[in-house]
Amino acid sequence: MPELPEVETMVRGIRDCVVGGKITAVTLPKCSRKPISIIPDLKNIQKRVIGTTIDSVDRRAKRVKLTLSSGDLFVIEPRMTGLMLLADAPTQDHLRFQWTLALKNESHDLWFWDRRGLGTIRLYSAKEYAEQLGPKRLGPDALEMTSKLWITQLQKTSRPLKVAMLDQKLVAGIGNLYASEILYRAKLSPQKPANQLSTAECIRLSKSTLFILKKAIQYEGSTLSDGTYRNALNRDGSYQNEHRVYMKQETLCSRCRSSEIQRIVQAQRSTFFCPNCQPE
DNA sequence: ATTAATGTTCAGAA
DNA sequence: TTTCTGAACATTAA
Repeated sequence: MPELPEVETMVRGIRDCVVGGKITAVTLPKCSRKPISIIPDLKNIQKRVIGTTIDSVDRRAKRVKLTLSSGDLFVIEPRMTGLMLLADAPTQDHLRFQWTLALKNESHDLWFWDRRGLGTIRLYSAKEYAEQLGPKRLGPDALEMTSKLWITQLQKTSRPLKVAMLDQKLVAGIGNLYASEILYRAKLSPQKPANQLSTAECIRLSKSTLFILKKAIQYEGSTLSDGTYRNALNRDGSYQNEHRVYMKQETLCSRCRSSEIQRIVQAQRSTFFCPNCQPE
């Protein structure tokens, strides 16, 4: 489940082999699965991008963004199981999209691989990009959040804090796994109404968010037991070894050693927390 | 063999 | 307006 750290790892992993590359082909690899959502269709994409150069590779919340010399932008949304790869796909049958690039007289291939096929690829004009991924649709990036901004954003809703953290309009980039890890570090109850946090609590949330996300980027993200998330070279991340609560239900809390980690369901998603360290 | 669970986003309903 | 529900899809574990 690529969240901010996993997408950041993808971007860093492909950047050096992609920036400056001239697109010589875009193709759909052989794949017997139901096709993923690609807009516009392949023919139109080819018409617009072949011959252009990739000027930059960035992350926008949980999406990968390729900016082209024409001003158009590819936006790749991995959703659950999508990966950006330079080599070594986990399986051939789930390759969904291929960019062929010419860089320094060499040919490179960049792939989008997606087991479940919920991912999407969009080619936007600059104007469309601003409309689709602008501040109206996506809140500030989680790495840009200050405690002041947290206070402002959390005032907007009375939903439980953990549910609010997953709302990409409030803060962009946090997903189910890191929300639990951040709240554990901040010693905050996932169930507390978002607009009832004190200033001190917002400061803790702010610090923990940066700490956890930066650490997870250092460790190249979390590869779970299903092995789905991999970096650009099809290697495991290692942040899964640092998880303190995610999927740790019924194990002793590593901080207080007096309570077991609990799993509850909020908005149909699993939440993990220590009831002793994170009281209501 | 069937079913539940997994997690992100969006459309549409409450 | 705000919040909630279900669907998209593939795979694994029970």
